[in-house]
Amino acid sequence: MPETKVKKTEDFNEWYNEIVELADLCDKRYPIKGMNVWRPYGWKLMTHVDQLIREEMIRTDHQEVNFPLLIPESSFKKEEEHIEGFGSEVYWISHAGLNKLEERWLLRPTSETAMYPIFSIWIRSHADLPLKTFQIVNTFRYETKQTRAFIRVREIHFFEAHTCHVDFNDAEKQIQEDKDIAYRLFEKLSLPYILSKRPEWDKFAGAFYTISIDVLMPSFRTLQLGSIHQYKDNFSKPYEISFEGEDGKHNYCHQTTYGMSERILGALVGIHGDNKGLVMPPEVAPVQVVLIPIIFRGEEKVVLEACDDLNIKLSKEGIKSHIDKRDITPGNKFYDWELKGVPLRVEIGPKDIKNNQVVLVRRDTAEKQSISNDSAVNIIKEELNKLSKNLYETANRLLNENINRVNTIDEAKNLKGIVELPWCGIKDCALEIENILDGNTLGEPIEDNACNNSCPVCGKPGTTWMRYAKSY
RNA sequence: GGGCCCGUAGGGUAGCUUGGUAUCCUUGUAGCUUCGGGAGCUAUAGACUUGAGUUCAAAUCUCAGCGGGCCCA
Repeated sequence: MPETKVKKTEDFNEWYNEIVELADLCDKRYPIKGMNVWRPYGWKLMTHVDQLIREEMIRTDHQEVNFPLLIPESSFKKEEEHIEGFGSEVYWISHAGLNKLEERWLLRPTSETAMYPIFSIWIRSHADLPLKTFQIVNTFRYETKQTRAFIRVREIHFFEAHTCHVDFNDAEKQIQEDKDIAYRLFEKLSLPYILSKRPEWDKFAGAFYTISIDVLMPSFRTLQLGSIHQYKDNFSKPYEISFEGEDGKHNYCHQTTYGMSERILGALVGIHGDNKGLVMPPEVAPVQVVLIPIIFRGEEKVVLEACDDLNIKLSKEGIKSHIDKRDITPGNKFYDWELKGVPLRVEIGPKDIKNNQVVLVRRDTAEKQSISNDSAVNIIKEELNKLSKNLYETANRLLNENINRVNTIDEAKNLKGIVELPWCGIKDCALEIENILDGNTLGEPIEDNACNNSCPVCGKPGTTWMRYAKSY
């Protein structure tokens, strides 16, 4: 069995780079650092993920919008913390044609400052609320650190939901809905994750609080896939997003945002992939079942007809199937589709036709079975579900085995992945631990975070648990 | 922010120390035979990251840019 040159378990980072190239996801040869070309297959996977997000947005009554890429400097500068947080990583446009611009424009690093001046116009009365919008666009951040396909890039394929509410409580309900969206979405992607409330010094620039969605990669580093922010009225005041209530009084909106990015694809590649290539959960796979005709001279027609039959049956059941009719040998096709991560492969040859059966192969386990033609569709459906569950369980094992709650720094030092230590609430204690463990704070667990044990740095009673990990 | 390494056809490489004709595999194209795990034969196409310097002569030596990878903070 040919496999990647670099094994996933031996050198995850190298393996990841190799897979991204081999599977035709992106082309890193574009001559600007961190700006990669989406190749057809990579883009197809990304748009499938986007579509799952869209479905969640539609289900929860969000409206899709599309704001301009360019933001005037004056709009950007209205919220002070926000500028501080993003100022050092924005791209500026200072010239247009032959003219120097009177006011500079910037490429959105995120769209608060593009949207909120307009929200201020849109929202007049309580009847306009809640306003629930989202867009899927590219954003730009001038990363100075090492870039990595899908994981750290300078042009980011980005999902952002922005909502406005009558008060804090209604915004809090939105946060709950956001958590529910995460639950449903990541289950479809077979990606187990954890939610952490970011510490004060690490929250989104301008937010009241930030909840991060992190997954654990097989390199034992965490990857932040998304964030949910409660803004309170931090942005609505400078951007003057206010409404007239039933009582005739004017109030500022309370806002939330929800952001996710192409990192989801990075996680799908990194977490589910193996030394033969990608393994895509059926919900994302553009092709869920690939049919490989095994052609012998003189028997082309029967074999292709049998493929067509099954293909039609599968389509009727809403299963995305594809017949690979390319003029290359079957073995070649096997490797190709394995690399692309297609969940199930069906082989149909003259022998099978005689026996009224087909050969079914699972991508995740490589299990091969002959199944009767009549029950093929049902078995395929079942196997797709099993595969999806198996991916989730494997990933969940990785996460659960590598998230540990301990009381001392010495214990934490010996652990890979994510550790939870008691925290007294003092910033310097957390930073000290970051230093010693050579990791970052992820934040406090959202649930079950009560802690009475003493802080391993200062010895004062802990108030919560704090998570630390090496992260991307 | 600091340091180290690298850049040769579409992909992977040899050559660089000691300057002189660029190696092999894969891929692409055309044709015939093939097809249950990367088929065979024949023909053919394709490269020294950019700029400056040293030199009779630079893929090779020096410097800078751009790009990539790694380590430390």
